[in-house]
Amino acid sequence: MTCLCEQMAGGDIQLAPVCIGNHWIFENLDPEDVQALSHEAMRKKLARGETLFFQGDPADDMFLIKGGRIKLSKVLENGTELMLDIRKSGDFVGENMFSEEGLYPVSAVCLEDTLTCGFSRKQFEDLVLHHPKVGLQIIKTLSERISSLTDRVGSLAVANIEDRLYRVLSNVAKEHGTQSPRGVVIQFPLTHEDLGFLTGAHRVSITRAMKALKEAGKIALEGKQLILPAVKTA
Amino acid sequence: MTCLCEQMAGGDIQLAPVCIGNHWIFENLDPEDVQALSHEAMRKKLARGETLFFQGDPADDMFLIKGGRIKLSKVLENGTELMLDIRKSGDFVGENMFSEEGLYPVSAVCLEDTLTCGFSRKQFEDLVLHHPKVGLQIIKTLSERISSLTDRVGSLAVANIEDRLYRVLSNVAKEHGTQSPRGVVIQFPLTHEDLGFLTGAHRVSITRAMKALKEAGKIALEGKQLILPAVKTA
DNA sequence: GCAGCTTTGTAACACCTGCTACAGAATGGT
DNA sequence: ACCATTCTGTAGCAGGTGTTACAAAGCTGC
Repeated sequence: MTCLCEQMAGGDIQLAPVCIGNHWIFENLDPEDVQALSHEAMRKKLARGETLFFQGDPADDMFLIKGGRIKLSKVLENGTELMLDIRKSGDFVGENMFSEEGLYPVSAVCLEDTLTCGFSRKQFEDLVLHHPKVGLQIIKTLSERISSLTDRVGSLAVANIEDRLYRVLSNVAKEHGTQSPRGVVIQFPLTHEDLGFLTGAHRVSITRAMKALKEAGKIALEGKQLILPAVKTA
Repeated sequence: MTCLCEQMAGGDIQLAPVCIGNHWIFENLDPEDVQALSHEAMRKKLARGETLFFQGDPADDMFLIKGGRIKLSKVLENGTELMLDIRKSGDFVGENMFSEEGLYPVSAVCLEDTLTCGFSRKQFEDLVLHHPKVGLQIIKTLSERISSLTDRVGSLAVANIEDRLYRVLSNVAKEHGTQSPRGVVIQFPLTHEDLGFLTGAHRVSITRAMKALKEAGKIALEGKQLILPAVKTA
């Protein structure tokens, strides 16, 4: 399938095999609907470090990630930064556009060069009204998100930093890792500071905890790649 | 409107003014659909302390709370208990029945005598397929849930227990409190242990933090009722 | 009213974590 | 290759929190 996305990506971004035409959320759509959606979708290409939207911006769009990786983070009242999630190709970001609040509660920053397809709330609402099955798929997506957030809340409640870090790493590995003979490998770099934002812990404490996890054999470092022997991809 | 619920409540449970017939999520339904839904809904009456479903049970139903209050809590691997949310009349519980996982990630325990209407996943799916607008409403509900969970994650990431506790209390007050001249009043009892589960902190630390908050004038205690002067109901 | 339970309050202590500071390693751009 | 910047590792100290223990207060049922 040739797609506008592929033209825009320009070779340097590795595209996911999913696009509007074959993303599971849009299955059961007629070809002409796909055509229309594809035509309307606002594509954006962002470099690593660029921001798709800021916490507090009006939440009017939801984005499908065609390629790349995006982190969702939030600055709390006391000034500390917290990373809520990392999304990858094929995932949506901005699913809170349906909520009453009307503002994104988090910022979306690209961890890699990224290509997104944006859809407005109105587009989605029309789509759901004409294709109830798409509604069900979105419901499923949101439900999935709720499950993972519930899990995230659990992670942050673990008092011990070492355990908390390991939980976070396991989740990242399950979501983003690739299976290898020695365990799951996390392919992209996460600095100790990043991990600090993910766990809600101080950078130095992460360094300490990483050392402990290594010595306990729960994680291994091979070059830049982090390996979790006891984890399996989802 | 007379409703089966009212017959079942039997006077000792104060019912919310919402039921299937007039809950916002079902608006735009034809009378016969409402009739059918109302007929199919599985009603349950539970006493304080009883459990609607356990963490790990197959998540096949979603419940509308007609009267009472339900806490959602979760036991982590290390054995600590964590309370994720408190739901009240008019709220749904079990919204994760739509997710892949298939199991409730939390337990639902009644904080008061409670009456619920249960709907199966199939009922809801059929409903959405025939009434896309209901699909949109559910999407909105789930989105709301995502927002509040995002907020919850933020709360747990606050390092300082005093601040964390105040955040939690504010949220509870906004969700469940009633406005009074001196501030928002939380009407139902929450023991320090409960607050410990909500904040992920030790019981004794809660006692310490409560003392500090009282002395700082951020909360006040009148009999059993907790008052937050600086908060307004949602 | 009394007994038994739950809840709250207080104290002392150990330990984990945050914080600050600094040095070496690694990275990235020119 | 070089410099600037970012990242990682280590150390010491202060402070907050978990932990344990115990006593007082409050509630419930008999």
